[in-house]
Amino acid sequence: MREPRAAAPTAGAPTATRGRRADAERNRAAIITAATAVFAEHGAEVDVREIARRSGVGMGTLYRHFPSKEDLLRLSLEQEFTAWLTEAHERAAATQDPWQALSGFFEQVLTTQAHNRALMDSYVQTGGPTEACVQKCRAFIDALRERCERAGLLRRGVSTEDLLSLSASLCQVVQTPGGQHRWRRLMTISLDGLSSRHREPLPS
Amino acid sequence: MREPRAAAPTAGAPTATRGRRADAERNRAAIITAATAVFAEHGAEVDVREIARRSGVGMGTLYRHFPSKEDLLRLSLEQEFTAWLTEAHERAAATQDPWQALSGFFEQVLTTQAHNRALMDSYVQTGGPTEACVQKCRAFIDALRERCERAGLLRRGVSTEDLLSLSASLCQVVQTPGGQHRWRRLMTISLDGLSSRHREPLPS
Amino acid sequence: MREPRAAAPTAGAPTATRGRRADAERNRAAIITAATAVFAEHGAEVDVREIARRSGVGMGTLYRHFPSKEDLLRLSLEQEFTAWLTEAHERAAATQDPWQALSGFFEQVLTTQAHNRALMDSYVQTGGPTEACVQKCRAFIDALRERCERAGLLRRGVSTEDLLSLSASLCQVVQTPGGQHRWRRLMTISLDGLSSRHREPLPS
Amino acid sequence: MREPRAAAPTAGAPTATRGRRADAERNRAAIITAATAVFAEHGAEVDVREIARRSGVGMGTLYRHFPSKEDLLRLSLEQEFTAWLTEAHERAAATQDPWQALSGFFEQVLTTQAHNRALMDSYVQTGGPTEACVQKCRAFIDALRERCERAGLLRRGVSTEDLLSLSASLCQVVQTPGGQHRWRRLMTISLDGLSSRHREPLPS
DNA sequence: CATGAATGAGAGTTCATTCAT
DNA sequence: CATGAATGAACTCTCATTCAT
Repeated sequence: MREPRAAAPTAGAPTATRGRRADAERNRAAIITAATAVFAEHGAEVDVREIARRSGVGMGTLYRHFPSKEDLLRLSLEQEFTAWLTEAHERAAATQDPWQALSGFFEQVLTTQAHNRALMDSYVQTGGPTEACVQKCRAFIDALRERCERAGLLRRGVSTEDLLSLSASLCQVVQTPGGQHRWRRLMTISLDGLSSRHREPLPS
Repeated sequence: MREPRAAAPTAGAPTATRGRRADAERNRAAIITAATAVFAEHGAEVDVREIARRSGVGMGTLYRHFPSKEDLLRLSLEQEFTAWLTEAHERAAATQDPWQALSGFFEQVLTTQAHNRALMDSYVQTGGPTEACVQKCRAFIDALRERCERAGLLRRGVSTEDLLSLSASLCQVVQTPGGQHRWRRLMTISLDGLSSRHREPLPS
Repeated sequence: MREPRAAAPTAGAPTATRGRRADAERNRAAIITAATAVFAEHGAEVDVREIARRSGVGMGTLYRHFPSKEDLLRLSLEQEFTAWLTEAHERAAATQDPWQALSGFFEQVLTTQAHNRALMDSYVQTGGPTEACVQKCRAFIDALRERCERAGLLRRGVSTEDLLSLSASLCQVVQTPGGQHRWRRLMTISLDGLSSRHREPLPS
Repeated sequence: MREPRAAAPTAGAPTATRGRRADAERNRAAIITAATAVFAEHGAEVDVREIARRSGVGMGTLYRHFPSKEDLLRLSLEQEFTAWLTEAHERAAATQDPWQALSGFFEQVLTTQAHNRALMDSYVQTGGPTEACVQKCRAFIDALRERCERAGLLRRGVSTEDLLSLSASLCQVVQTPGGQHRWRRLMTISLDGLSSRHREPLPS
């Protein structure tokens, strides 16, 4: 879907060519897979060679598929982000209680992103790897917010942006030494602060 | 305070001696000032040459005063952190309402550290530039917590560590584009979640 | 020997693969060659850039092949030393007279190492570039010593270590301005002092 | 003697000036003393700052007295060398046996220079810190040689240059790890090779 | 089209020498 | 005339990117 090159060769393309393309696709996939793992473990600052090594391709192949390290990073994160958001959608759809859907989202942010340094960094800094991702995420959060709002569970005045920022801010705690055992408390606190129990208006 | 050499010349100290040292002190100060600014703007990864350029000294001078980049970074952050913590103490002492003292602290974290990338990074990652700083900060937060607790304002089970982590986590929002106008809302939400109004126990 | 990749292509190895590696090998060899020459001329303190320049490669290439200057130095010296020791073995094997074998070794030390500052420095200071080299050299000298001793030609009490030290000490003379024409005399003197003609015991 | 500036102020020079000169002399002496110690311990490559520190003067003062590190090195070594040669003269004069005078000289070279890295380096490389020193040393050795020759103790054909080179070559052994206990043996060997017992001609 | 070797601009750091005080 | 702070070129080494094979 994201890979127009993978389109099935409708005509009788020569096997050699098709083999090449298949190879290329496999390489491309291997690179993204490796990059995702490496970026997750070591963050975005990691040496590109490490990715090449892990994916089993040469530097030239890597740069043929991705014109720059940043491009590869972006694509890898986009993919991760998308998958993550997809799962978030599924979970939310499977959850009837609006508030539980919201808190489930927070939990997912903190459990999933905790193990992906580069992804988490992008989430914290800009809300996601690309503006498109951010938009989708925002839309999803907006839906969650609306569900809670309609159910009268959400504090008056809480915006989608608030929820996005709040989830991002909690992210970092997880990376903190010892944070693995503490984020749940902070999440509880923050979510409680979001409940309609609080009637004080938020500052503009 | 950090500069015994700069001790106020009580009597007519020899100009020659003082002049030399004064210049060196000015350079040292210029370096720290520049470093602080540069680290604040660009983070800890910035090129040392940029600091030398901004402070108007050569590399040798910089390294005469600070034996390594890390030393300079640490010193700059320590200074910033200490100044910040001092102000925090003063504010807290001048505030009668315990809760307002606590929220004032959060506000100060977010207003002051927001504009210093390197400082904020250290605060988020480890709680401060050095273990000593962290200890002092923790002690200060602990005092704030106790005041609120005694006054029955703080949610049961909230630890000092929780407050430290929470303040750190909120920090990052400020750096977010647009975060300058949103952190106050998140702070309110989080603080409300900390209030004794909430009787649900926190997860261990 | 050190280059399994350079193994002779017995069959029609694919040109592409071999071409690449061959080039790399050529570069590697060029670097060692240049390094050997440069170290020989200027000693171990020389700037790495000079080696890169002389070998016609960039710094990156140099560091791709040798992770540090010290590694390059060590490898270069090991190679030189090994080649030299190999030749020494051959000469000794081809020489029937034990005493001539010993004096031939001294001669070889002084003629070969004389023109390699870094190699000579290592020989003088530690007996060779690595402990392994030193051991091999010591073993070789020990064999020479035994041959002479069995033939009753060597002064009583002369140890392998004495011979090693003596050869090393003579080395430096060669580098002296004018030393090129004088070392043969010193060698003769020293060797004569080693002959069994002298029956006085050596100091412990 | 080497310090024309130390000439006694014959006229009634103002005290201030005389005090200055005295101070300057004291500084100069302190610098040489410190430099000598530092060069002896660490060799000629040592940081100039170490010398300034040890002599208790500033860098400016150091460079006022000695326009470059090399000048200071040369002067320090000259002084040491001269003192050493003076002692050598005295010893030789006090020794009746010509051969003992010669071997005493070798012994002095190896005991004295062993503890002075920079001095020894210069002795090994060029025969002394300056050409003048080398000449004086050569002259002294020549006298020793003549005494031995006249007494019929020295091998025919041994030149002054041979003796100088030989003493220099033995020097280095002392610095070798373990060399402290081995140089006496090598010295004995070499000296024995110099004795008139050997009638074979030396190579030209 | 894949390979991985080559590139070279910087990174942090040192030190002989100069110069303002 | 002393001081020691300041200078900056040079050092070893790294890494995103290019290019010959």
